[in-house]
Amino acid sequence: MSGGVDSSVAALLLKQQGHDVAGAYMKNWINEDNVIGDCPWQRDIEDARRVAEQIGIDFQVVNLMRDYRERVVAYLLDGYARGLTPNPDIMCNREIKFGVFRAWAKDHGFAAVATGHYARRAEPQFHVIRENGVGPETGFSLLEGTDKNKDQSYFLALLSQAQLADARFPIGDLTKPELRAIARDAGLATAGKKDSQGICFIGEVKMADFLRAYVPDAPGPIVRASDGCELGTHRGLHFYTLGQRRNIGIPSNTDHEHYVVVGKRAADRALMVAFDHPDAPGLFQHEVRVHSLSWIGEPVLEPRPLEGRVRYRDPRIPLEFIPDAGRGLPTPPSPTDPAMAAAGSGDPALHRTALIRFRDPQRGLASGQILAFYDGERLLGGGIYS
RNA sequence: UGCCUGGUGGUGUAAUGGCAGCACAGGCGACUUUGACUCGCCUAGUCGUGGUUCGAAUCCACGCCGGGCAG
Repeated sequence: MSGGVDSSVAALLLKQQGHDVAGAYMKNWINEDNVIGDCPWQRDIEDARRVAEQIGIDFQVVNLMRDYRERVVAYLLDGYARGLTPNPDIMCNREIKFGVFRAWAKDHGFAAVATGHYARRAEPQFHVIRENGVGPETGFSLLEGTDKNKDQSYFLALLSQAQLADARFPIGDLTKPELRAIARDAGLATAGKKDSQGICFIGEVKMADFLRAYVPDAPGPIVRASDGCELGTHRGLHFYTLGQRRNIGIPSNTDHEHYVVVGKRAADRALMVAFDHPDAPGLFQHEVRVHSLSWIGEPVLEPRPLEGRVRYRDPRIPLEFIPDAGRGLPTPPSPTDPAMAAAGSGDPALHRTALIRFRDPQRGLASGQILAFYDGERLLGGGIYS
């Protein structure tokens, strides 16, 4: 229970369904030095505790700060230091909520972990022969939330079958308005609370502010990709990502044109920019490579058309999935990446990489971000852009 | 030193005697459990001093600054 409405209602529904349920707040980050922003986490704990009281369930705060720092914050900072654009929330789900916390819950006698995600876990289906001949369908499926405007399945793209087996998403078949109504009718303390945003658990802190506090400045030139002309300087490549327009600070001097980031050059820490055109080098990609492939069900081992969600809240789009030949292909990035390390254990298929061919070129696919694979509204898995 | 030419928000530019506008940049906000994108709102300017005029970015004089030609 995060102290928001969604997890509040999730707890309420479980209780109403007769489950033996307890509430827990995962304390993962507290802005120790008050470096950035205030401390809304205290308020969140109070809210979560009040809701638990209202519902009539036990409540406790579970301290996972060390794990969060090691598995998410380290991944985040290391990723940016390497010029990537990490996705901390996806990693938080895999490593913390359904990782460390799931283990904690199991240790304490709980059968499953429920969250306030807008996603659905489907019961095992009858055996289904899939068109690529992979075999019978087994295990649980992860479906998009019923509320397509709030669907959060994307953030669960790197979960494993084992993790999904222990996961429950009580609000996955509700729409946000329905959920608000339930919270209001039940008189929950969080019924009218504004949705949270920002980095999971770190609070409503802008990423730039967070990075400013934890990553030293590393200035470099801003270079126009088309002719190599140096247009200015920047304070650090970690403040930018592919396709970004804001904060470059270079006027275009051309009507209705603006510069966007089209790349980062490690050699001299140059920020490569170009006008925001479909043909700008590197801005749009018709093909992209992904690594650290993760599958919720059967891995896809043969070329096959799939749907993909390129980023959160984007529509699913058609693509051709072309796995690289050779089992157990080592993953390119360094083993210091927690994402890699975690993927390193178990199924060798997780090591695999693939080539993705989009039907339509996609904009701003930054290395380190996640591509989620779908078959209709069923989430199949995900991979990390190389 | 003489002549020519130009000077408008942070940047590039419109307005040729009649409400200084646009674009980009910047700020704030909306959207959003990641990074982005997007959308809305806003800040900010006539090189200076005088003069002509009901009225000056616009015309005149001088000055300052930047280009060019002449030397």
